[in-house]
Amino acid sequence: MPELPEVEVLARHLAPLLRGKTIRAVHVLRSKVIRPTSVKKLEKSLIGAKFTSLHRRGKYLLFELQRSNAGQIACLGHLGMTGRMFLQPKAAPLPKHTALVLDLGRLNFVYEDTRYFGRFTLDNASVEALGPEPLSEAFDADSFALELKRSAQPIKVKLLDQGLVAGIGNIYASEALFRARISPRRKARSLKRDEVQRLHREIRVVLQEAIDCGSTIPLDFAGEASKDRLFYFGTSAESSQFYEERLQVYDRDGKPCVTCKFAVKRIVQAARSTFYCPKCQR
DNA sequence: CACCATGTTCCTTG
DNA sequence: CCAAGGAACATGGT
Repeated sequence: MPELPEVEVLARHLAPLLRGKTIRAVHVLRSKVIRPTSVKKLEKSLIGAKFTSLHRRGKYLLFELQRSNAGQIACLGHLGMTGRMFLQPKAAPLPKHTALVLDLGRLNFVYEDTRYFGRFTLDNASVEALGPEPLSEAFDADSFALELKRSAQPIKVKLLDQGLVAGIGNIYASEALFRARISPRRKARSLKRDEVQRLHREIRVVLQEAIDCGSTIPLDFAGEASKDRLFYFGTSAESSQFYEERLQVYDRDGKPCVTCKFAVKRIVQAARSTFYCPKCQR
């Protein structure tokens, strides 16, 4: 469930559930996801620590914990393509691809990830390379324009660069460009001032709308029912219908453009699918 | 069997 | 040194 809005909704959901809880034990079932941190170091750092806060930065989750004597510590989470994080009763069976479990006493914090592309680590290097938060003042149209001027990549590909602006993924890159009426094939440096301004605005609008949408869904992350409630995840009729209404071009290859009825086109850029309306987006 | 999938990182090439 | 391109990672769905 991994773009900025999904991670934001998850962070808001988990923050109050984790606050004040103390980690009794750490179980690493897939050491790959904690690299470069070692199992020993993670255990030593986390056992006995208490969750104090949880924030999102780009697509990352930043867990802050207080250790009884040793002061504060920060932990970084990332969902990769297929990761989920939730709380469940200690007695509940763990999902097949559970990568890490934090024993919180009565409850377990579970991180499961089918493809194991995600992370749960003490290493925060990747967060420091992130560009501005798109929904904050730090993301301003002028600096955005300057950055785009330095790139010869197609604008769609450039939007996926987390150093340009943090949190946009493959779905919202297509959606923002559609709303801004800009072709994903344009070179980043070729965008005119007003196009950059439209794109800057639509990035913020589409992400904020998605957060608002996700925030209204009754969330149940734990157990079996959790899997398919959110966003693009899930193929249950209820959730996919809910989601499809919000996506205007993504995954609509051959279907009529919601604005002009022309067929939406799928192309491949940097080995990823891009969807756009050739008529509306120039 | 083929191709597709919400992401990042590492290695190579120019 | 830097930007850009492509493969790799791992599993499951269609």
